[in-house]
Formats: sequence, structure tokens, C-alpha cells
Amino acid sequence: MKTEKISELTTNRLSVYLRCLSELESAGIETVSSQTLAEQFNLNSAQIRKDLAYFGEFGVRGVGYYVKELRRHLQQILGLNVERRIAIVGVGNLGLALAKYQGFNRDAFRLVALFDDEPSKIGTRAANGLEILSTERLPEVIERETIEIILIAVPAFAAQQVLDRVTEAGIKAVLNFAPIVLNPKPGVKVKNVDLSVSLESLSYFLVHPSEEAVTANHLDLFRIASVENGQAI
Amino acid sequence: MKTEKISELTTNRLSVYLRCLSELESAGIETVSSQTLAEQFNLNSAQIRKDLAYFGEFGVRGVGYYVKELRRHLQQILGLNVERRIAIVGVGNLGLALAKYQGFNRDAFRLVALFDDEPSKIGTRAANGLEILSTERLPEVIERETIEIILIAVPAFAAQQVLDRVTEAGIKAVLNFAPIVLNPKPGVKVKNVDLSVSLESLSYFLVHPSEEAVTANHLDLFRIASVENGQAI
DNA sequence: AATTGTGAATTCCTTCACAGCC
DNA sequence: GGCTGTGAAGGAATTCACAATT
Repeated sequence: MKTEKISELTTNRLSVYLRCLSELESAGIETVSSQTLAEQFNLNSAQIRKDLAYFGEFGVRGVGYYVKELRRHLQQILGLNVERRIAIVGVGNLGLALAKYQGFNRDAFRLVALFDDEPSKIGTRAANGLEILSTERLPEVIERETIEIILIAVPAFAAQQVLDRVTEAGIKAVLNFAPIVLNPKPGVKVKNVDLSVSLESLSYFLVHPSEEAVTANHLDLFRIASVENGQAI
Repeated sequence: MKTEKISELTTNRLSVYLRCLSELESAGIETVSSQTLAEQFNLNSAQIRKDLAYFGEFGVRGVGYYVKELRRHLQQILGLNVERRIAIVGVGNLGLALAKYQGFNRDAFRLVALFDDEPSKIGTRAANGLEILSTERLPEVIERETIEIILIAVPAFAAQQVLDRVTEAGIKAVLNFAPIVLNPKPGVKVKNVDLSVSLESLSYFLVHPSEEAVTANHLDLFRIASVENGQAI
């Protein structure tokens, strides 16, 4: 186990590996090689071994990795062995969809609060039964509910102010859906999910198709682990 | 203008620059330097000049870039001078939210069709008036409506099949929200938006806060250009 | 025989630093 | 003087390739 800094590219991939391991475990598969994993993701097998080797020697030469054991390690590395309490700020279409979203690990992440500015929304309840609270109450509720991660789903013009407020309240991790580049205080991690950037970048590739090939594509973002129940997500 | 391959990191940044230029133009600002732009995004100014120089010499030494002109160039480079017709497959919470989403450039991207498998949904209309069509009709409608970009918002287990079908119908650009790594055919560009990966990666940073600093964070994804109307997105 | 863990090589991306131009 | 465009340098991420291990 080394003490180098781990890149975000690596942590993103660890999450992808974990999802795959969960599937393998469900399927009753006991061991897996870096080569087999690599084929699933169009990655190089050495990449996977390197990613894992940052955190320890989890493999067995000549055998591969024990699925159950590696899965447990990855959960621990990613901090998914404890429940992370999250809240959504901005209960528009997107905020509501996120609130109802089933695609993320419900054991690891628990949605405990919804916030909005709009007086007509405050006090009403979303489909999942959570009351929509005034953003005035962010500091109080973040503390009382021990919220660790905030999802920002407000319009661009309001996003920086939300970030500042939740930072004030001690939040260190933010997932920002507003189409704006935020300026976080040191020690605060902001990840961005920007639909416009994704679409516009796709548009570029339509105009310049020559550049394209089959490449790995988890440098960017989202994913699920287990098979869902047949409903659209 | 060179003929090198352009990395996706660059195209993502171009999209971010474009949004900023639109704001600057609205604000009546006529020129901007790479230094000023760089400060907006926590980027190095040489990065911005390099990104732009792949496509031409748009700047004026001693002056900077003409906002209006550079904006027009970027729109053209990103292929946003023509309307891109898009469709959503999977009309669950997320698909519906995407359909109602106001955050992306409505001039450049026009949503023209919704698809779902669920018999109870087929034939009904979403809030925006679009009828939900059977996924059986994907090839026919993609052709008739000249759809160029597909947003996949189905559960993980169904996503690869959707990708295969739309690929068959000639689609070259896909934005995938299903939490699974897809396997595209050569020449087909898939971008991923994976909520689980984002959240789990944030969880990692909660466990290992030492690693964090103020860094540029558009390596990943989404954004808006102009100020919205005060509603949550 | 198969597969890991890892130094070395390579490729890719970013930043520096400065000549050239306005 | 200020700012671009870019070659060169530096740094980061990926891939190679092989010794080590079961």
C-alpha cells in the first residue's frame, strides 16, 4: 500500500470495477483476472492491476482476484462501508428525478433532505415523502442530519451561492448539475455533471467523425451495478 | 489550422469556453484575453490558447479575442450552427426530467421523439406534448426525423440492446445515463453520465480528504450558458 | 501455466517561456 | 505594453514487458 496521490480517473474506475464485481458475485463467480475485467471495459489489464495496487496486494499470482474479497476491499476504499447521507438542493425536474432515481447504491447513499427557494414548493412533499425545506435551513439541517454530500440542481445563476452556503455548513463533497464552473474553497471537492458540455462534445464528434474509434469511456461519469426491475430509470 | 486529433478534454473545454463567451456577449463585452478566461475556470491561459489554436488563429496579439467572432467560430467548430435533433429512449423519472430540462441550448438541440418499452406508456404524451413511441419504431423514426443523437435513459440491463438498435439505424452519437459500460461499434461515440461513479468517487474523497485541492474540474461534464428564469432546472 | 505487481517505456496532456505581432 | 501562438519542457496517465509467485 503506497501513499501516492490517487487520481480521479482511478477512483472513477474503482467504482466501475466495484459494480462489475457485484455482478460477478451475484452470478456466483469466485475469481476474476485483470484480463477478464479489462475486456469488460475496453481497458488495458495493467491499468486495472495498477489501480488496485495503489491500495494493496489483493491478487494471487496464477489465480487472479477473489471476487468477494476484492469487492469488500473496494467498498472499503471508496468509503461505502458506512452510509453516506445526501441532500438535493433545487427541486425542479432534475432534482425530482434525482430524488426518485433508483440507479445508485441505496445502501451506501441515503437521501435525507430536499431544499428549494421557491415559496410555493416549501413545505410540500415530494413523491418519496420528503418535505421540501427552505434553503435558509441548509446549515441547521446539514448538521442535524449529518449530511455529507450535496447535489446541486439549481439554475446556473444560483449555484455558486448554494456552494458557498453548504461549504459554510461544513460540506466537503458536492455533485453539481448546474451548467456553470463553480469555484470551491480548498478542501471541498466538486464534481460536475454538465449536460450541455456532453451534448456539445457529441456534436463535435458528429462533425469530425474521423477522429473516433472504440475507446474506453469512463473518463467521464455515471453508472449502475445490479440489474434493475424493468422500469425505466 | 492543424489536422491533429483533438482530445475529448479539449472539446469539453471548448464547450465551456463557448458558454462563457455567450455570457460575455450578452454583457456587451467585446474582447477577452486568454488570461481572463483562464481565471474563470481555474485553467492555465496557455491551455486555452492551445485549445483554440488547433482550429485557427482567432486571436489578435496585444488585444485578445473578439468575443462575438470567437463565439461564432466555436459554434461552428462544435457543429452548433445546424440544429441537432435528439431523442430519448426510456421515459422514466430521468428520461422525463431530461425531456423537460431547460439547461441545454434549445437552438442547437431539438428533442423530437421519446421512446419506451412499457406498453402502458406507449401512446401517452409527456408534459411537453411528445407522444411516447414503442422502441420497435426506433429505426423508422430515427430515419424519418433525421435524429442524430440518442439519450439512453433505460435500466442498465436494457442499455446495450438499445445501443445496438440505434447503431443499426445509423446513430453515431449517444449519451448514456444507464450505469453500465457499453460496447459501441467503431465510429460510434458514446459519452457516459454515471451517477453512481460520481457519488462513489465523492465518497472516496470524503475518506481521503488530504488529496484534495482547488483544481479545474471540467474534465468530467455538464453546464449552462445564460442565466435561467429562476426556476430550478 | 497462469497471472500478479511493477519498473521502464511510451503516449498524452499541461505548463513554461519567449519570439512575434498589434 | 500586452497578448497571442507555439516549440520545448515537464508532468501525468497508460501500456509494455517481465520477474516473481502460486
